[in-house]
Amino acid sequence: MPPASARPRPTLVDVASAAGVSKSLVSLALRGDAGVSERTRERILVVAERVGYRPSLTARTLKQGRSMMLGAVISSLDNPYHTEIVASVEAAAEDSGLSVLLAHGSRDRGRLADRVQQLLDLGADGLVVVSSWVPEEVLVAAARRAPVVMVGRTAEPVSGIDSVNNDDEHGAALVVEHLVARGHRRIAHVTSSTRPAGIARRRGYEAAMRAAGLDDEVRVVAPDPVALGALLDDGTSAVFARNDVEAVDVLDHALDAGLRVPDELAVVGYDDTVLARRARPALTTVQQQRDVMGSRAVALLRERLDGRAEDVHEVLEPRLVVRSSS
Amino acid sequence: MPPASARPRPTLVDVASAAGVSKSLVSLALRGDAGVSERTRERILVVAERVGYRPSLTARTLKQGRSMMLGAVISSLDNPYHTEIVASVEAAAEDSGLSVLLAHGSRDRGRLADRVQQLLDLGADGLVVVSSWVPEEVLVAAARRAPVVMVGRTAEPVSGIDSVNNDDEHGAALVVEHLVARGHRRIAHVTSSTRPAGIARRRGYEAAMRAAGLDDEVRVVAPDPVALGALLDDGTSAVFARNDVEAVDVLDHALDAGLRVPDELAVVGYDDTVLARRARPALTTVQQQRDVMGSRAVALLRERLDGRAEDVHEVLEPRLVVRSSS
DNA sequence: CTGAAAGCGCTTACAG
DNA sequence: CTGAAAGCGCTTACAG
Repeated sequence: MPPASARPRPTLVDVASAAGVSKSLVSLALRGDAGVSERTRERILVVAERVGYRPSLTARTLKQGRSMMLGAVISSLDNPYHTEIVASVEAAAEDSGLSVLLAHGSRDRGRLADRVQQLLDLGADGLVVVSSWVPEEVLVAAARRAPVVMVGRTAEPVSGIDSVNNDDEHGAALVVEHLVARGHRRIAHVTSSTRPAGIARRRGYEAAMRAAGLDDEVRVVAPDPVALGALLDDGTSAVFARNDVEAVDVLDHALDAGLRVPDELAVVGYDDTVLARRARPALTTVQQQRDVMGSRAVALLRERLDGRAEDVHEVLEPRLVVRSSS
Repeated sequence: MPPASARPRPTLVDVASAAGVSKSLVSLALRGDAGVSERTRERILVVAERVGYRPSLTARTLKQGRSMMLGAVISSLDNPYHTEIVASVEAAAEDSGLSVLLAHGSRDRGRLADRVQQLLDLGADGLVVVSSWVPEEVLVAAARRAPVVMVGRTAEPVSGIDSVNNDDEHGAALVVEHLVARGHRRIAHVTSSTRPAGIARRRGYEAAMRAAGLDDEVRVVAPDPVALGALLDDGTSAVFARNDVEAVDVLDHALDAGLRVPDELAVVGYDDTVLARRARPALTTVQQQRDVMGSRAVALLRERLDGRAEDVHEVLEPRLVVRSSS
């Protein structure tokens, strides 16, 4: 006896012959077409249920030329910022009757490029890219096959590709203004990033420091133990880290050094991931409008599918979330 | 002008006519069939490349009756234990020339069931389920369509479904033995779980305590502040938490209470996720053989696809990883 | 070494 | 209200 899994799945034809009708009628009935009598539809539904019929998405996709699936690409699974954005993309897609295929690249550019191709080969109708690591030529090639939208300041604008970002410069300014209002002057920026978002946040930090008349206090360091040690010895009273992950590093370092947070050192992050809520003390951070980002990304894709040709770049305003670390 | 994305993708026929041959020949050439002359293949490859041809996986899947894709289902994206297993499944699948479609259920049983269906509807050749939340009837129904393997003690054995687990009882015993060897007697177990793995770990804890003659010290509490507070007041010198997440909760609680870890309280987790390595102090924990779990899961699926009918349940031995928290 | 033909499981005009 | 037919883009015997 062949294994259960080898049993061929029932098709439309099976349902049709079991119900004594043509397969077209079954198709129409299953999809709720108006031209099928209520009694016939009922009968067909019952038979389909009985034989365990499930439509083949593969066949449907081939026939229709569209899959009703969106692909989502993230750099890696272990970045909560990215997975939380994916959740919002999924929610928005579901509202539009679309499903989402998730792919990740384990932080590897080549793998990321492969995943983009694979999603497209699979028939994804559009792509949400939440990673600044996908090579630009891959994005350009992808956009020739299906609409692509970049989410979260993932790279400089690429012609033909929409984007939805948060205003990193403004977010950084919110942090500096908050710390200045709390009386801090020696405010350092911790960053290891050479990615677009990191660069923008750094730029925002520097501009805000200048705007506050603190040109001389501008200090940018990497999140390594030596640099952090020097920083703490230096009289720095507040640290703005480029994201929550690095803010937690600073937090750990400060606590190890015996500093009390926020009394002796204020620490602020960016992204408002679960890390910020879980940190001890809970982290002041900058919140991006993640839900809006997901729904705008899906909306932009749908507009492209409906024929829009001009590029659209949306920028959302971030919001400061004050917790116990500052 | 229609948007770039509306441009129809080139098909085999396009390549064939551009190369002046039949589409069968193009198919054979692209797949490296031996019966195609080297010169012809070369020429066809060049043309395919030039017109930007990419084979439609949808069409291929429909024709072949198999997709060369495996589906992986996890409860949620924010559990590092699950995502790390997925990574090992992906690596193993890649070695077998298979790709992996990832789906998650946001901890929702209904959603999880939907995702299982969707992966199957999409044509997944087999399913790796890394979640104990998928309803059994859904698993049974899925197994009629394609082979399913459960990874990580996700539920009691289901007939027709293979599994690969780690020996949770033994892992728990390793922890107790380690703590006893360190001189601890009052060793409590912290758990909130009613899932199979949690239950097995608790059972292992209790058995090991008895084996060590510590019947009277057996104490099982939930990871909430009140219970933990009572525990610490109680003279408990060591805590074995059912997983790393809850161990970190204990760690935070102990540090908040001013206890030094491990001197005044030893803490041990389970799973050896990234949380354990990142914790302060770094967490002693139990490591499952994740890489082996992934490759065994894929191997079991392939055996089923090749016709194996009997169920196989594999149990792997865990290993204690001693760090600074004990 | 190469081509014509059938068919995977659907959907969708087109007839009746 | 229902059925016969064509076709989505592939792969695979079957001829030659």
